[in-house]
Amino acid sequence: MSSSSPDIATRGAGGLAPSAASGAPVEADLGWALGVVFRQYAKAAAAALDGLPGGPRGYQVLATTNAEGPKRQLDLAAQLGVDRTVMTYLLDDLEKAGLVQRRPDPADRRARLIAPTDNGYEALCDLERRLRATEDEILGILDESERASFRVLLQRLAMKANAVDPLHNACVLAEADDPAST
Amino acid sequence: MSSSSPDIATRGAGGLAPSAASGAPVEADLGWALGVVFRQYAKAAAAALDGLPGGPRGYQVLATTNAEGPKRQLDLAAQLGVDRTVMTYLLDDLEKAGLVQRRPDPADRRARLIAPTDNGYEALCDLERRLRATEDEILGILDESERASFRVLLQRLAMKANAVDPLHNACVLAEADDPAST
DNA sequence: TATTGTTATACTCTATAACTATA
DNA sequence: TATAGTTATAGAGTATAACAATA
Repeated sequence: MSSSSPDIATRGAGGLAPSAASGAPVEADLGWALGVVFRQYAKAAAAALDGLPGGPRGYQVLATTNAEGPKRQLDLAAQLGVDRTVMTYLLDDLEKAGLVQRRPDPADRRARLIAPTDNGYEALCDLERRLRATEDEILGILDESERASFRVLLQRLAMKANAVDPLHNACVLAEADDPAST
Repeated sequence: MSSSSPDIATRGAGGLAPSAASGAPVEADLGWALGVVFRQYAKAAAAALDGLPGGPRGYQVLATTNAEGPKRQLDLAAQLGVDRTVMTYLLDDLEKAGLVQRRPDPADRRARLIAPTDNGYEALCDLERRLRATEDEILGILDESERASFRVLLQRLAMKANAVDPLHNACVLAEADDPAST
């Protein structure tokens, strides 16, 4: 037993066929590639968002409240897929930085409506510019048509994934009733 | 990213989502799609690897040592992009589960060579089957030629990303000397 | 009694440093 | 002195539970 590993004759294995017990390297794996690209993007995005309280999440709060209007903390937390307690800390930091404000909800005195301040809006515009640059950097080696193809395919996969597990949503607003879940 | 497995599963810090100051639609955001698909895969993979010590990382250890032969802990850690201390804990669990074994390196009495046991090899075969099913599930809505295109494009992006930041590597064997980093 | 938001606590993962045994 | 591996400790991030105010 021990020396297990069988002959490692065949390697290479194009981009498909993840198999490994047969000797194929890990990088032929979809998961591996997905992880590498994702982490690369996450790292670049974090750098582009440096200084923003909460990093990527801070951006999400700014972008969402700006695009969809003032939102209650709980709804915002649900949309972003984070716990409400996390949202409290996140908003504390963003508010301290003068990027968002908490206003009382006229319809429910328990709730607070979150909205970006003028400074928050300006910061958002700048952040979006940086993020677009980050995307171009990631897709750098692909030519125009390839980028388009990749975006379309990825988009379709994302829409599908989102439909299966509507957790990290950003547009599902109305359909509040959704029995299917984890 | 994360339940029982960090690496791939990590939540938070990930893909951004909404966009808006300029009015661009959410679906056009690369980060959002990347994050959704990645997390979907991570979640499915974690489920497929349920019970395996270390989750995705445990799988990587098994796959890599099986495909490339016995490796020293430090080299393995560098390839997988994890700290050597993490590797110690990970191998402790995998060894306890009887999936890998630590053998003394004849060439250096300080080092230990990691290799999968027969049980580890069998487990790997089963895990790969499950991961392939997971991939098919993720790519479900794409037809054959689309899947091929997506894999190829993603692979190219991953190779590029890996070249820029050779951290989570899995194939760089010969060019062991690579001081360049962050 | 249920819900919004806050706070306090515990748990997980990771990062740093110190230690041993070899080189 | 430097390196392979181990161990211990501290930190960030997250989840859980309890609390006050309101519905």
